[in-house]
Amino acid sequence: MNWGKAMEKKTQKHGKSVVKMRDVAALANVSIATVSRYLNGNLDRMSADTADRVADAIDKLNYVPNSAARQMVKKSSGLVAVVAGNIDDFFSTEMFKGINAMLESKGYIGVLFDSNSDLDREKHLMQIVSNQYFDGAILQPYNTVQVIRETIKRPMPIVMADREIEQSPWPQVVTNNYEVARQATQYYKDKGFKRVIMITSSLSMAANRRDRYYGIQSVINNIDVLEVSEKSYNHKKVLEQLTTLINGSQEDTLIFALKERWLTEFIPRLFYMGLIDNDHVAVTGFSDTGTAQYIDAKTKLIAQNPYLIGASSGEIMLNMLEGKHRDPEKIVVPAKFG
Amino acid sequence: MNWGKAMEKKTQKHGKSVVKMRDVAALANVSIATVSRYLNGNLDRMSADTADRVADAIDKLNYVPNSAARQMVKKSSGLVAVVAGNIDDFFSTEMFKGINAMLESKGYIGVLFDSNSDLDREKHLMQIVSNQYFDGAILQPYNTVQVIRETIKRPMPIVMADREIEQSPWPQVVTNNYEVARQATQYYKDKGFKRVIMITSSLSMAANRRDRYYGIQSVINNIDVLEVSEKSYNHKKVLEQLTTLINGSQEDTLIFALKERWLTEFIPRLFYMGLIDNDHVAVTGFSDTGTAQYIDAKTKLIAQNPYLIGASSGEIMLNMLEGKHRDPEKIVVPAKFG
DNA sequence: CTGTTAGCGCGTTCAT
DNA sequence: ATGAACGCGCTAACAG
Repeated sequence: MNWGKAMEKKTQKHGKSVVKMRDVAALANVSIATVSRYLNGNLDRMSADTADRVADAIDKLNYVPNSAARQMVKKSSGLVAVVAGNIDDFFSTEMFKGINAMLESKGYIGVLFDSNSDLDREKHLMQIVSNQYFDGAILQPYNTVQVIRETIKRPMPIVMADREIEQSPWPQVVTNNYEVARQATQYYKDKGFKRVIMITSSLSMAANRRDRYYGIQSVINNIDVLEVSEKSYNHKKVLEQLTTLINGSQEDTLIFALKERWLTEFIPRLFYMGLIDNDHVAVTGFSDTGTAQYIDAKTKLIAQNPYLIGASSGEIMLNMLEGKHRDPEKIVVPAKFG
Repeated sequence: MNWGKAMEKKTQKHGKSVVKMRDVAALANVSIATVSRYLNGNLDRMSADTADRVADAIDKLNYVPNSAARQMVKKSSGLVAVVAGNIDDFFSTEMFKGINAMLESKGYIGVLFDSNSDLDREKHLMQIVSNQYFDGAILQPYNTVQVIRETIKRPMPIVMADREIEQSPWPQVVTNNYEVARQATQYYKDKGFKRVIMITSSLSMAANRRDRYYGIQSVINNIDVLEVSEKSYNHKKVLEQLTTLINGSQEDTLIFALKERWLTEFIPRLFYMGLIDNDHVAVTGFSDTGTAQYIDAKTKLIAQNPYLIGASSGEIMLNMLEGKHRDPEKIVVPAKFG
């Protein structure tokens, strides 16, 4: 029997490498403790010479530490899970960038999961996050507090981003949806607009959208709601509906898109068709990317600050990770109209 | 000295819970081996009764397995790292969705990292991916093969997505950038267009853009290139440049955007200004989200299929994970014009 | 400055 | 059908 290759232990499932700390130690003529110290930056606890030898050995053997083993004893992976609502949204991805900017300043790193606007999938992801070795989780969830509690069984630092929840047991970072919608609407009301056509996805889903609706309503309650399905819709039909709605009243009308996508997909055509004149018919809406601002120079929009929301969430997470326990406070990152 | 709380062992860095397999075993009156079997689905190796007792105990204690310990012995985490070029791009996020669709069918799960179009950051992320316990990595990299090799020291399955590289040691999944750009250009040439204004980010960055350029050039070589900075640019100035370029020639001109963003940000205005008539001045370009198709009914665009590219990458990864070693083949997922 | 050693929590033979 | 015991690779006392 050939024991040569057969005996070769594998440290990775894929690959031939076996090299572990003891190999490095052997080659460098030191104990594994010394190697460990070197790896963890305790260079003051060894002579420069040994350090060099260890470094050489590591390099020569192409040694890479086994993170699972390290995590098991350190009880930390340095990884923070971020579960976003839908990564196709600029809001989510930009928030993630903000989160990472903060986390990385302290050596942590965020990894992104995509719940794809699906309640069950989100729950599934939270389970995985709970089962894997993440030091914390930043959530932008659709599920309720109760479901989240039941799903994430392991005690771990949690921050809720972009979701306002009553009685949240975790800190949350949110936007002033109600206020800014109100402010924008007021601006147009002052200019004589008396009616709103609101374009939105299904209202039931997110509390955010509901807040925006209430914000508008608190100023102008003559609102026509046009619901468009996120998944699939007939572009032409929506345009017709919009046209009909616009022409259906003598009042000066404000078209209010709760999501940037509706702005970029429908509004340019309305401009082109001459239906929007900024005088009797104007447009506004939430616009995170800034793309929509180029539709027309006179259009004023609402810009959220997903990056800052992420950064704030990341900062709170860092505090929790470092044991400075914070209360489940609520931080409001205001959106801006103008 | 108070040994009460002080002696409490913690299994998580944050949280009071200590419950581990032996606790479950104790409560269920079985050995930890049995619990382990239960957890790993070896239900045929125990009586239904014991299984129930174990299940109860797990539930009662709210036990969650320590994934680090499990990974250490199983040499697998079930996690696949995806390093995307820029998650603000629909292409990247949609590709990620495609990847996950495949991976999840076999119980794996993809996690997303964002290199933010930054070479150094990408390298840093690859290091992390290499050091952490991921079963494989799907890369959409800007770095060269050599850098990647040096950075990811640990032998692990790797797939290159959306990046065409000569002599790649890893399988790759790409788009027919050259061909489809050529095809689109040909279409307009046949209609009498003799000149192209190409809008792009910096050409040097990605091979993809270069291929597109060559594709156009192979049909029409009268090309004016307008470079726009991804990070920041003056919208008004770009519009002026475009206007000047358009008016700078008597030839029928095709405006060709290498990226959807330039389509949605500049073209609607040009339409509105009457500069585009689809007759002497037409527009085309790469458009992944489909948003741009509503700019004008007559506009024909190029649609890539990031989801499918992701799915293919995921499938290849699965094969590699299951040991069916594939050659570093190249799969082409064609983009469509029309 | 450096080495020895006892765990970390779980999977897995090998017995029974 | 079930348990005892070893080992995965590394860190952190402790010892010297």
